[in-house]
Amino acid sequence: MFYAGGMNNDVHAIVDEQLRRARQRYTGGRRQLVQLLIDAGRPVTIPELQEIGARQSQSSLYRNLATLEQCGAVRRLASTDDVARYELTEELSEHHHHLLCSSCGRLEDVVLPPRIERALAEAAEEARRQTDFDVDSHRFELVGTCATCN
Amino acid sequence: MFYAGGMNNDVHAIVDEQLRRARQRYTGGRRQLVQLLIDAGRPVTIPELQEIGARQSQSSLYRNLATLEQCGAVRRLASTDDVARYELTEELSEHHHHLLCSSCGRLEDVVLPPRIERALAEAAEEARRQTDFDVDSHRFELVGTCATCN
DNA sequence: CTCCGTGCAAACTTTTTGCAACGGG
DNA sequence: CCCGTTGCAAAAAGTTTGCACGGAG
Repeated sequence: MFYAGGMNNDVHAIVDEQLRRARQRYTGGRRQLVQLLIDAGRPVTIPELQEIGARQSQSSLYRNLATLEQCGAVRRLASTDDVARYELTEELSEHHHHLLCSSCGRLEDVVLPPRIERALAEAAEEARRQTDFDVDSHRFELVGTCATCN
Repeated sequence: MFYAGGMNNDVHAIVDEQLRRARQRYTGGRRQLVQLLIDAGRPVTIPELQEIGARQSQSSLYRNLATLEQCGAVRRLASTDDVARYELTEELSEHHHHLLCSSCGRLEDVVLPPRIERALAEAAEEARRQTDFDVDSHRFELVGTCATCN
């Protein structure tokens, strides 16, 4: 099965290219970070990255994630707890939205059927007309309680 | 024109009742805070509250906002910068969504027409079926660039 | 040889907390 | 009086930065 940018084998090649464009290197640490983000399948925190085996100092984690964010490979998210979470950009993953646990701040990915995505896009278009913001994307979040906090 | 809970005159009375239920007092500082949130008309940060005339110490701002959050009068939001923003809950304001400036983290309120709200509710219902999260609400955010950052 | 990337420790920002004083009911 | 509330200062939590070393090109 194919979907744009979703095949793990390709992800590293794309990130390599993205970094190259920004005149930066795809080091071992950065590669491992990208692999951990692929494996996680949801936005993860710095402590979580350390738990699942990131073998680099905390400052390198911050710096590498910032670098990957600047080159367009990673997106940084703020949740309800004040711990940043990181995920691959949609260029490297599948278009998705998030479930947010209002108790612990955990985020999970959710993929919606095309019919719903069309409705959301339509809603965004309507909303854009009502504002002087220069709107370029939208986010849809489901807020609730995760399995752990339940 | 009437809409549930939206009349400023009533807001203070409702907050008073909410605090009373939580066995806490509606002090002058808290009342001023609620009035500032009404006037702001969008989620504001602690520094912004100080700029617009909140006359209490920073620690009291944090504590009073936490108290108001616990009793259901205020909602705390995380944005892209790592500064918390506060707004009145929808019980005290109008149902709305947010515009998010990806450059500075500023949030603005936006009210969508009922037709769009129905589509969003439908999308949320569909999404809820796809997860083990106990979903109880949804958020729709328009991401873009605000007038100042433009 | 030259930089970029790294680890460590210190600095910085935002938020929380301890403590003593204040004040309304 | 009693106990919730406040201000101040210190502490805590998360993130960023300075610096010196090491390794890749």
